[in-house]
Amino acid sequence: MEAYKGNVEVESVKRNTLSKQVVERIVQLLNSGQLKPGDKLPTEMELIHMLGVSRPVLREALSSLETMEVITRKTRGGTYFNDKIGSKPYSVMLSLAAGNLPAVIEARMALELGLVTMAAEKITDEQLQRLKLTIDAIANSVDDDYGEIDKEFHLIIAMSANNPIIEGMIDSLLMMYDRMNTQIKYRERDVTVRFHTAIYHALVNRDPHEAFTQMYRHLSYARDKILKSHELGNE
Amino acid sequence: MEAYKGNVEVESVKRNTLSKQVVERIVQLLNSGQLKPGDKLPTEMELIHMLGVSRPVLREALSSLETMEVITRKTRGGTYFNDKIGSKPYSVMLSLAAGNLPAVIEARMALELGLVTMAAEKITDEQLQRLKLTIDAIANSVDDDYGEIDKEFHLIIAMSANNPIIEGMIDSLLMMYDRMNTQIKYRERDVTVRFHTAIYHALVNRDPHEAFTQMYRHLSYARDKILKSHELGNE
DNA sequence: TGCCATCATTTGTCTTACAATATGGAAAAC
DNA sequence: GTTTTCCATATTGTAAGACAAATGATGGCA
Repeated sequence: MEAYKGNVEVESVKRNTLSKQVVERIVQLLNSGQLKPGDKLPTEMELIHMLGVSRPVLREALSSLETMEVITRKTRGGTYFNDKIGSKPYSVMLSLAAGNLPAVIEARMALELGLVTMAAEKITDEQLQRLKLTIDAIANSVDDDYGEIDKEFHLIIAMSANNPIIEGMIDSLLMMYDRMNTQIKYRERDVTVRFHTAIYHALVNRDPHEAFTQMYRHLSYARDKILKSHELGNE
Repeated sequence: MEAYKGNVEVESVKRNTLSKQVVERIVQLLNSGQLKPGDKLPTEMELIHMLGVSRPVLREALSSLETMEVITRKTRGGTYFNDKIGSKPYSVMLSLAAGNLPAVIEARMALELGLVTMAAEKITDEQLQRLKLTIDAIANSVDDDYGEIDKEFHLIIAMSANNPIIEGMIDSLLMMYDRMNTQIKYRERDVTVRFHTAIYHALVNRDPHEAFTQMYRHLSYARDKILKSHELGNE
């Protein structure tokens, strides 16, 4: 019998399903360095015996890992750890934030601000050239339906930071972003071109501070515009 | 018979396991707005009939979603969509990047640069106060083992951006970061305190640019130091 | 030697069964 | 009438076994 404590520590009940434990164990193979990305995992039967669980349990675990794009399974071919982090899992998780436009916008903003800074350090001449092309394309577009090219501009910058961890994040975020943003269609071509050009020049000069500053201007402007129109739409 | 096309579109072989399709369908409930975070899902039996799949298949799908912390299942209680995005899935995915220290460092850097900018717009006085405490704690620490407090400083800033989407990311990244960084122990207290103080003052003034600039200084410095020592360790 | 068919291995799916657990309601006690 | 206790039951958790599908490997045949 234990003395009553005013602050009952409810000791977060670990909901320890077997399959979750199995996931942990398999991930541990990576973290401990026993296996590396690209390596082949034991077959299901072997894992069953190694871990002492039934096949459904193991398969639930493997299925989870596959959905998170940590492993890839091929019938007859076996199971392998993937080489790079995927982007779909982010999309799935982001679904919980669908409907929370401000959060999506700010997340995108935060990520891009960091990415453009890193990009200024690492962007290649070829990527700069592609950036220039998107700017010209927007400037010369006849209608105001340049949403895809706009996204392309931002994606090039994100990818030029060349970081496998963040690529998936920004990809999903941009996707979610303009899925929520499709209704808002009044674009301002001249403004966009000016912002993009300024960012482009900063990147040409490999100037992280300037790149950040210009991107901050651009995204703040866009954010405020969208949020205002969003609030209006809600009342 | 189709004419040969120079560019063979190999049409990304959709590895369409049933459970993956089920995951898509359930996520669609969120994206289409039919259900919202916090809502209860149909029971397994109902889903089985609705989707026309067997129970193991459905359970593999639900297990995946649970591992991604999109849903929570309680025995006898049913299945619910979670309210916020979790952080464990990020940790699991990051395992693929274990061993890639530079990528982890840069990802962290990119994320924090964006976050400190947003934080400058939104940080509360209470959070500023807690920041100050960590700085004092480091300044007054007797040994050089202030790693936890250091992390606390950065976590407070990250959380003050107050964005549910990014919180999980930065949390996992910082965790992975200092799991890989435990071996490197020579810290420079004075330098750390100077950097942190500068960032703190920028935040007090709610100056996004200055906050970014100081954080960029801080993280660049730390990155270069770690990477140099890391390269040395590898040869 | 090279092509093709067959085989065997591995993952994919289904059925059935039983265990564990917590909820909600019924029954009992106050 | 209200509260507590307890149990039936619905729901998720685990297991075993069987068959289907796909594909890499092997060996036979031309």
